[in-house]
Amino acid sequence: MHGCSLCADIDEPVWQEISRNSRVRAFSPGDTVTGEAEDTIFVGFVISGVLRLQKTLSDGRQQIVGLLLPGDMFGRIFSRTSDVAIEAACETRLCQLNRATFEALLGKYPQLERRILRSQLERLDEAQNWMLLLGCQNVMERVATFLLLQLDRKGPEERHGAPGPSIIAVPVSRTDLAAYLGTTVESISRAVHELGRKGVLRIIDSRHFEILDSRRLARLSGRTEFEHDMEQNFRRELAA
Amino acid sequence: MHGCSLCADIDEPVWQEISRNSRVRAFSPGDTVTGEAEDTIFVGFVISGVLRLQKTLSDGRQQIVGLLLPGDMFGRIFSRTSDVAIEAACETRLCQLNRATFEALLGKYPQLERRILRSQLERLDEAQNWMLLLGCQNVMERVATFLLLQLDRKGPEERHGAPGPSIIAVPVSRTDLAAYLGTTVESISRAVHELGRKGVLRIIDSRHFEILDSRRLARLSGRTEFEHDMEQNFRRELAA
DNA sequence: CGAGGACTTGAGCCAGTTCAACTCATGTGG
DNA sequence: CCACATGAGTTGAACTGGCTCAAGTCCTCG
Repeated sequence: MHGCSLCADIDEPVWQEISRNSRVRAFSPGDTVTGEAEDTIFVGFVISGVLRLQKTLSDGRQQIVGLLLPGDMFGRIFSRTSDVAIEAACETRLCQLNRATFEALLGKYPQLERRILRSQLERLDEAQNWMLLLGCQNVMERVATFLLLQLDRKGPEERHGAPGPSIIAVPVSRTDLAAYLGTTVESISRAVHELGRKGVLRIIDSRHFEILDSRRLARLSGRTEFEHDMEQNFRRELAA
Repeated sequence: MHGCSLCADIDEPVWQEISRNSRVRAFSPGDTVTGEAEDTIFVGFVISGVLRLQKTLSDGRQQIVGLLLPGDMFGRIFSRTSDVAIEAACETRLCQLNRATFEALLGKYPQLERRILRSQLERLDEAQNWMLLLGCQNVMERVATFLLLQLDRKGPEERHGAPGPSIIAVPVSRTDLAAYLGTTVESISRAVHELGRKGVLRIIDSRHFEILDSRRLARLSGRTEFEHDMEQNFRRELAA
């Protein structure tokens, strides 16, 4: 769903009409784009940077329910409030347009509405995936799953060619990662360093890792899907 | 989103065309409607009973990522597989139709597609809500949140009239509830009986509770939204 | 160079899981 | 109609993964 998912696949005239009605805005780390329980006036797309979608309990505990990367859409359409706060996780540039304007465009271009429906369906899949992670997996499995998802994200292009050095760039701080994985910075730190000790990965710095043994990582994740994937990759490498 | 959400709001001719292409099928508790990672051939609506959407880890741990009640739609459109299994949680009757047929109807009736988009957006909201529950809340808070959601579900009709006796019917077994709340049957049992001891609710039987103190329950849930709601209800009762 | 923030590491503690025993309701077959 | 098996739910007791708290290190920036 990432990598300019929405921009692609949309006809030029539609895209131009979106551009005409939008403006680019910049946000610094921690800036609020939309507050929780606040009216959604704008929708838009991430140009560069990372947005975090988060929800808060009455005593301040927070859960990140999604990270938006360049190309992803943000903002709740057809509803005034969505009960998620949107904040910049780093220096971020957005293309923003009026919600009502965008909803009107949806009615005008069925192709656009179809595209939005598809992307929402993918978001729901991701959310359900994350429920499995939060509800069933222990910290090590959560970290392993997250790393494999990051690997998958840059995957498609590189996967077809040589496997090459699998270097992961974590797009957010440890604090945000903890809120995303439903755990603490300390537990994540311990898990990552244990993976380093075991030789599953090499720690370049706190935000960059080189995956040395993706099969082992897949087994540690407890996720059937990754275990199958990595097994296939392994066979392919052996054959080559 | 429940209570024949999709059936309502759809024009008669569209509804007739759906009916013409669908058939009713019955499932017994534990029956599989669609397996995990299995091709989605059918989509449809729940007529009566309860469906559970669940995901499984390689060692068998399961998370229920959604419960579908009468009126809810099931089946992943625009994608062959969705990686969630759909099973009957009790005696359940479905109205089922071919996925391709339904997708064709979506193109033919923009009104229907709009309706589906809206319902998917609501599902995503629910999913994000559940991520907060699974990621941040302790067992007592999860149980309280679940009970309040059940109360809300039957709420709208009764809320406007007299508050009346607030009796909750839990639609699933303890085992399913545990898999939904990301905990164990034992922990749920302890939480419910503690609520009974505290006088927050009266246990009628293991699936029926009468809520005696919804304000207290709201405070125990840690959810700002419920705390506000219940506070308002309380004031309204005092005024009356 | 000093302050502050991000990350790591260690140690103790506790919520919730696990395991096991029990109750209770339901259904089945002799 | 009763004996018995079966499954769902409850309760108790022990164990433990991960949280909390505290003390570091390291890096960045004014």
